[in-house]
Amino acid sequence: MYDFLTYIKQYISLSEVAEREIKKSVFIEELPKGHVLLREGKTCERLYFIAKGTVRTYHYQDGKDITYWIYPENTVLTSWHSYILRKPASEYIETTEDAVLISLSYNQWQELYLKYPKLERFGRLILEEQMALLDDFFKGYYFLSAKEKYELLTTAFPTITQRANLGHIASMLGISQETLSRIRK
Amino acid sequence: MYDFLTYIKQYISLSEVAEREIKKSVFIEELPKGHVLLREGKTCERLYFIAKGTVRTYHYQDGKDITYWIYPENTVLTSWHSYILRKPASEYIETTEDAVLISLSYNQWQELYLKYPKLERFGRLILEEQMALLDDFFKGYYFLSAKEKYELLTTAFPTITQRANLGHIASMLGISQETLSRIRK
DNA sequence: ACAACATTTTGATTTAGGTCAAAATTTAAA
DNA sequence: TTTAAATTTTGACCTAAATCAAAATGTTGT
Repeated sequence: MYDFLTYIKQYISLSEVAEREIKKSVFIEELPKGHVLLREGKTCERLYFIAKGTVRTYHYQDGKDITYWIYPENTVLTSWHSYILRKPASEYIETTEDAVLISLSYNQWQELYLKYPKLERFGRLILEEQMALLDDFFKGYYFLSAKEKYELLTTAFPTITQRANLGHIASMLGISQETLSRIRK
Repeated sequence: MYDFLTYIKQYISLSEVAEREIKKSVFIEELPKGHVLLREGKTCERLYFIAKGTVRTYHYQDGKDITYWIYPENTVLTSWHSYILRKPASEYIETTEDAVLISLSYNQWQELYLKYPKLERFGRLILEEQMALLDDFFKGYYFLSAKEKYELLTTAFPTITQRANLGHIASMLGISQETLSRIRK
């Protein structure tokens, strides 16, 4: 809980009332590894903050499990497309380690935005951060060799390559598990 | 000009004063095809709205010109990484048709955000929209065949495949121009 | 400590799409 | 218009990485 407030305060200052209301609204859950938070076809109702553990988003393509991204501690995650546009998700979200997640629902955020307009700024800033990361990471990504892709991930997000398993990392990078294993040798 | 105000009003309502200030601050430029708006190494100072024409972001990789994205009319664009983090860009931005661009600087936006906090909401919403688009488009993208990639782009962004040239589209999709030409046959 | 399962590695083979080169077409400019 | 420049197409060849298959590790629960 305190982690999440600290996280928010990195971006904006919080009034006493706002802080109290967030504390009251927040949902904290302790989950075992492998717990599925969102399934394909369901609309993602929550914006999660990872206080502990790692979480993965993935989907099935031709029967194969394809990782979309792996999120470490102290980051926020949701199925952006589904959460923002209020549409059924095409992806799954699951914990990849025992985890503690702190979350608020979409509706709670809308209410908070109206009640404490300062929070709009927080909303904007975390999106800016995500966008800056994505934007940078994927620039020219396809024209890298499998090895360069792996090296880029290791440089930009070392936590991921350290903690996630080979198959997950490989599909996230868009390469086969066998190739990644050979690269790592 | 009016296009841009209309665009903003799709997301939030504007007070008289705010509207007047935006009108006063805005920079409108009419540019010929091929005009370079941002170069690698320079920090991107502006958030652009495309009132007319198309604009392309690209960078050089092993001496080759790689398109990152192509933006049509009535969209906003900037080098997100550079603009947000205030760091030198790794990319170029250029007009790919004769264009009319409406823009405000980073600093002007910061001032506007402070003066008219309602605009924070606009900032958040356009980022949400961008994020939802990106998020959806790139999901499982690497595991598509060259043909499927092209079809996805055609479905999601028909304007791009209609108006941009082959080489630009190919590098944007991460495939060679020759392959794209064969796909299109 | 063992069984059952999940993950990673290694080897052999195949293939989609890249590269190189040159011709054909389209567009622009003088 | 005619020429020059840019863009797209076509052809022949090649390579990085996918696929298939099986062995070798590692991890988990009982």
